Amino acid sequence: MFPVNVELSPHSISGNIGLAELKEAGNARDAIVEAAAKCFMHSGYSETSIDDVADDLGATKGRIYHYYRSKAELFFDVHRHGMAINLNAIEPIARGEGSPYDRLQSMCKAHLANMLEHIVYQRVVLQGVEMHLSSSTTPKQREKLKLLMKEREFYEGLFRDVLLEGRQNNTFSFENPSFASKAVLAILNNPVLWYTPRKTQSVQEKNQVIEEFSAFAMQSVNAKQ
Amino acid sequence: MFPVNVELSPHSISGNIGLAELKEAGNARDAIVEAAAKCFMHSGYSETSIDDVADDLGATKGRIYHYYRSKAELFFDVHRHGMAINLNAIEPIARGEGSPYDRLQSMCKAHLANMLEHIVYQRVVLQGVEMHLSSSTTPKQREKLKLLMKEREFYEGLFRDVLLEGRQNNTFSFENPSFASKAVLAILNNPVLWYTPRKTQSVQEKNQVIEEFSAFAMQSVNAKQ
DNA sequence: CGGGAAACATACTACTGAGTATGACGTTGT
DNA sequence: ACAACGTCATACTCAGTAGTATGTTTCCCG
Repeated sequence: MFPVNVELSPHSISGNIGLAELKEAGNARDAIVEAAAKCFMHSGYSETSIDDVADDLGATKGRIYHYYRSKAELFFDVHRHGMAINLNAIEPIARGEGSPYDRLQSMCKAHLANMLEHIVYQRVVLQGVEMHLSSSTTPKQREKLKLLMKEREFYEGLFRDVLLEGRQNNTFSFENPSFASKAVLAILNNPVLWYTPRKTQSVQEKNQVIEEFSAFAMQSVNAKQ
Repeated sequence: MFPVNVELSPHSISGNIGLAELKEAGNARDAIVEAAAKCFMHSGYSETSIDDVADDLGATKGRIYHYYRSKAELFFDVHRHGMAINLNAIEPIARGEGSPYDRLQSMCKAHLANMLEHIVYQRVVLQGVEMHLSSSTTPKQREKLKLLMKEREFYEGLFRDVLLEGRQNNTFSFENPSFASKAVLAILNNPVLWYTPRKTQSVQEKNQVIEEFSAFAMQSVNAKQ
């Protein structure tokens, strides 16, 4: 991650260093997404104004509307960002080698690690679920929201598949696979609702949360090695 | 328990407020609360206007502002309503007779039954949590929000106490009691995010959800009879 | 029966905030 | 050197909505 906090000061001196970096990776958008994530996490979607995000950037509306057509699109992009983080971490594990037990455990721990590390994005993802429940926004944007939920369901499917595979070995036991994956993710997502990173002992704390909540998740489906 | 007591409203004595409120306090407020709950669930807090609630009532703003000083207070009342439903159902069980195992299981099933039955209110309660994360509203109303969270924590404490009691017998096993109660409630609350009541087989469906998710919750803390 | 208070409806105000139109500034290509 | 484009800032518009001020009806109580 790049904590690039571009101070304003539109002097374009220094030849190309700053600008080159900005342009190359499309970092202008990324900076916006990051600021938006921070604001959305802090104040929620509706309570966050575009001006708030702009302030956080040290810029104005113009900058944001130059890259995003609407507030909703910005939110969607933040959401996608968060989901991408999760998918990149979990999908390789889910499709990798190892027993269902080992894989599920790895997935749980990786997911929890993501929650605690990228909590800013993850809370936005949760807000996406809230938004889904609400009958939100315009008719056309509901399509995009549907797509985000598809992603989410795909992600849940990764867990469901491992669970199903493990049920064959009697590694796990449950009735409804869909319910089981929902229960597991409910536990794994819970920490984002209350966890706030502290400077001191941050690592210890995190490990404790990861260990315990992955244990809860595994036990909830009656995992046996 | 400490039923928080909101100062406006011409009634509301200091004692226990449970069902008495429903009867005595007149249907006017209750009708408003119910309509508000419906709207808040459907569109979320910020997306719901007072006029929306009024429309649902077949009335106008005047009616609502006659009983509630602000939109936030209305929300708080809906939240309290939801919490009261839960407390009335669970507290007797938590403080009642029986083994920790039996009590926790009863609590889980009762909580789930409440979720599915009063889903309108329960989703609003969840929004309350979201609001808590956000730095919301005016400085004075944050106090009330704090009180709601106190209620919520009290509720969580009921689960925590039973869990602690059961850990002594090796009925349950976990490290951090606070984490354990959060994990259990995370599972129990999950169905409100996706459950939508259907007319047909509604009873069958509900029972299935209740049975499975209470099982997940019990297993998550390694419950053994 | 009349006066007053509760229970609303109606008609405002005031303000926030999303989205736009346009201009300013720099960069790049030729 | 100039034209064209990308990248923003500034200054607007305008719709939605929380809250208020005031009128109107109904009901109760002496």
